[in-house]
Amino acid sequence: MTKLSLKPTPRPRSDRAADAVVRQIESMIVAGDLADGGPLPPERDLIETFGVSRTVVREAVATLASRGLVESRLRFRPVVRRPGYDAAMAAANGVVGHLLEQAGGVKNLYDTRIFLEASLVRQAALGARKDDIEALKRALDANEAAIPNSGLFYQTDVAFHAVLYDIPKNPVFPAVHKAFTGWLAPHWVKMPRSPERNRVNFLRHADIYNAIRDRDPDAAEAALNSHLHAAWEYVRGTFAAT
Amino acid sequence: MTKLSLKPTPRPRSDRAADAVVRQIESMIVAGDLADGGPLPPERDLIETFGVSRTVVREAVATLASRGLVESRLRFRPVVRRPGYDAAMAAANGVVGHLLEQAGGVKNLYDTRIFLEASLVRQAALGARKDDIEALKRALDANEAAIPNSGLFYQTDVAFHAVLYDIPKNPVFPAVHKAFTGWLAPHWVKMPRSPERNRVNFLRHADIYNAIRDRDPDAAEAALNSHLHAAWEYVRGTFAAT
DNA sequence: GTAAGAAATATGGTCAGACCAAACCTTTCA
DNA sequence: TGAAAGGTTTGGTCTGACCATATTTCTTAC
Repeated sequence: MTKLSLKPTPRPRSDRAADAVVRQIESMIVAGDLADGGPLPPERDLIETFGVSRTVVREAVATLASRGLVESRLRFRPVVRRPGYDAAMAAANGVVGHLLEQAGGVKNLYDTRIFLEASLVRQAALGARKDDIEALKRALDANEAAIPNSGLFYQTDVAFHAVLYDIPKNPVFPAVHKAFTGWLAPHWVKMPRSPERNRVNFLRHADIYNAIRDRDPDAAEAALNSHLHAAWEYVRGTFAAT
Repeated sequence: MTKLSLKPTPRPRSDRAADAVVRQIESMIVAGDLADGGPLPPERDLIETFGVSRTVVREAVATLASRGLVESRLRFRPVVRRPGYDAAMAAANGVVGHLLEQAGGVKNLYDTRIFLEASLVRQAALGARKDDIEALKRALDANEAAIPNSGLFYQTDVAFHAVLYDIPKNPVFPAVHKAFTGWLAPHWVKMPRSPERNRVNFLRHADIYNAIRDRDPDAAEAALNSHLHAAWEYVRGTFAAT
């Protein structure tokens, strides 16, 4: 006679116990049972709710955090975060940090940004709406006004480029922009700055704006490429070899 | 008299103990002390090495895994993975899964892909090297040969597009392609397929190839947009509302 | 009555030791 | 020699405890 183990097999096969908890909490978050921005229940409560040990609960919460569904500060109740495109990009922060330290890492990322942004301005020249162009103009004016103040200029610089990412009305792009600026900022801030440099950069921004307003995709793309490649020359000085 | 606690405070303030372990293991990986593809030391060994409890070690390993520096299968020793661009994209898998379930999520991702790939073919038409074009031709031929077999056709379809992402010689692009195909595949496979449809898709691929070979960026971009937008019409049928 | 300060409690972080089941290694035997 | 049997390692889970800080409650002094 074959021996069949008929034990209830508490948690038999392929899953980690934490995965089940993760799934349940996930669905509670997306269903709205756990309010966005509100605290997660205390670990001890979750133990009761799901009938597992604290070990498992803590592992589940850690997983949730790594997926961006929850934001946990040291010794504070984790905060529930409805998943968004920003969170998706932020999830890559850890690895990208290492990538940036590899030879050519920064250049790969920056080239990708140039590539993307060049396409963005081309499409903007072809299809930007009036209010997009107005928003770009406002950002440009703010950029000009900030020329004497390098710190403020950097902010308006980023804001100007951000408008470009808003034009396609696809939430993926602003998230990508946010991620890129975050990743590249450490190198960017080391770049030497001065009102004269700021003025040059402002003029490049104006070139881009004018080309978009004039519906000239080739000029827009050329202006952006010229602008960002020139900036690269200033940034590359902040590296050691290669 | 004010009471100041002068205890040595074993692990004083702001860090999780696991973070220190994470940092040390990270540097061991990038320094090559832990061979890429090899197993991580057993948890019990790491306990001794770092002088912390198993709780902390396990949390550290989980963090490493979420950052893509380590790959852990259930009940197997974690495998060390030197960080790469693929890992960076894979880190976003969890959140993107939720994004795809939101209304318009798939479309946002797919539109991003179209946008990127259109720019890719435009640039390819302008600057692809001879061997790039040859590789594209080979992928196209394989695609044609697979027309009768829908399963194989899908593979050669993906491979053809993959060549496009290789052309800029920037490792970010292949990683992005891999991520996109992974995220969109679940919907893609539900798309109805047939040799007739395959033939139409092959002809679109041929259009793209011809335009690139003929150095006609506008035609290349138009062909790709037409191809992918048409595909979208077939895919959208696999959704409920919106 | 109220606001500053003190005590009590709640909660996340860490630790220690134990048990299980599956993976891994060693030995044995046909 | 090769496959089965047994023991050992190792990841996954549990329990229960302790610490330090965050939060809440309760005094207390003005």
